[in-house]
Amino acid sequence: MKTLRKTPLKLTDTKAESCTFDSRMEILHDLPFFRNLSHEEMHNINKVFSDTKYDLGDVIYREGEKSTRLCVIASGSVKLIKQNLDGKEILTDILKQGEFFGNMDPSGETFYVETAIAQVSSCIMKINSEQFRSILEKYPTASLKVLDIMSKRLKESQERIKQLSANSVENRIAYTILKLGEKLGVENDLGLLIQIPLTRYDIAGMTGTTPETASRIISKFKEVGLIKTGRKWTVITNISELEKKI
Amino acid sequence: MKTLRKTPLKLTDTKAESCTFDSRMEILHDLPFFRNLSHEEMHNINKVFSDTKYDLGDVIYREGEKSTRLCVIASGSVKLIKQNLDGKEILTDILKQGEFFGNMDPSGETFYVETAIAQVSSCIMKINSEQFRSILEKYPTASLKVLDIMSKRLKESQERIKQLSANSVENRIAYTILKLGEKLGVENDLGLLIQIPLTRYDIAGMTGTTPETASRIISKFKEVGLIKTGRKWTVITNISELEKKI
DNA sequence: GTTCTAAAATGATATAGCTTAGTTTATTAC
DNA sequence: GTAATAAACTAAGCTATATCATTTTAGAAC
Repeated sequence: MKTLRKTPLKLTDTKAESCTFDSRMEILHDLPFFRNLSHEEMHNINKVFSDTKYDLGDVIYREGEKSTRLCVIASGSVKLIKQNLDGKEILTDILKQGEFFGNMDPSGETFYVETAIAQVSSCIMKINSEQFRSILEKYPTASLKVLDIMSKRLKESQERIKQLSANSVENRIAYTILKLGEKLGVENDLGLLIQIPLTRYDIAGMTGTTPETASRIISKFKEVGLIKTGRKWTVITNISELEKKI
Repeated sequence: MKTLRKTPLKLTDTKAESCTFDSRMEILHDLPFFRNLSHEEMHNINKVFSDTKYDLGDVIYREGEKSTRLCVIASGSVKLIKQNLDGKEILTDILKQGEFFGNMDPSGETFYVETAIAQVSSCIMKINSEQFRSILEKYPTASLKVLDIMSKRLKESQERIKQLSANSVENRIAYTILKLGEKLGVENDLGLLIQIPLTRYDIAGMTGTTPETASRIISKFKEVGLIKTGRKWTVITNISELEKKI
């Protein structure tokens, strides 16, 4: 194997960033559902949010706990996982700065349907369901936006079902890497760099296979020059060829 | 095999029912998102809906077409399917009277992500996206309800991903039959009767397997007395034991 | 009732991907 | 720099499920 060994590529230092009121303001302002609000309204909404710092691996909430809040990533990244009866982990989603998760449906008593874990040191802003609900009631366009996002997520989720029901593991892994590239990738001289700690375990959990099989297929992709990987990074070197694998 | 042969069980006659203004009114009134509106408001909303009759197998809309309307089942039942590149069909959902489908997200230009087919003769009420949007803007609680339903569907969809990623075909088929029973089942003297034309093909499409494998597993369930089936019906005779198969 | 036909069941064989176990490598801590 | 260690990789047998081919059956039409 003639993989280029030394490609650490400026690894993100996992120092937790603080959430200043101003940085929070900026994040909130970029959230789709608050985009059309005035500065003053935003300021009031900001005050309703609290924030918490989490280190790598910290659990933000656990599947099955009573779901009381909507969370927004002010900095860092978060992975959502579900656990099977026999302990197998399914990675539902990987979220980055500005994305939200947790309890999005503000009516009635519900429970978290997945576990949220900080994938790097992260700062998470939170708002409780009632407060979120009252914001939505106050700003009807905001709830249309939320609807919009939910429907997008539903689509993605159904796309994944389609993948799982009808495609081979190779297809699914190619698709998953491409999706991650699309979402988290940064262009650099080698290609599209995905710079998160993404273990074979994670990939197996996202594609419904075992780490071994994931590993094998990724090795194959590496051999034919589609991607390059190290411990905490992946580069897609040939997007168009990888797309043909779907 | 000593299956009880003659169990036609009052098959639904597939004659299309008409949608009178009054019956529509009743259906609309039961929709979660309009539940709290006054009679007069409901009356106005009803006037915005149009309706169309479909026979068994008729296509209501096709995946990829521009999505312009929200549909509500006034009578009958509808199945939603997606097609894979190699022609394999994924059955996304089976909907019954009072449920809605189509374009739920009222912002911008979108395309239907699945094909909707009448599973029996059905009457479908439709409203276009702009009209739906304006109703949602007018009644903020309505959009919270829509949000509620979307989030429920998202959960179901994620549950299915979990199933597909980590469980055996047997698990998945047991789960699917139970879910269908929950949703469409009617108690009768034999057990919980699911009275829709549900082919092995459909079940395979819902569980990500082949019709042959689905058939084999269903035969096994029949042998051990968990279910009984005929061409257009299924009865769950032993729910608790079937649940153990998940 | 008898006949007809699409759906379902079954059988035989092939294979993708899982499992288990052991080896190698990249990154971190020293 | 070197050592320690968790992640990644590899190999080989095994099993669940797919595939292809054929028979049987339920329900509809006559």
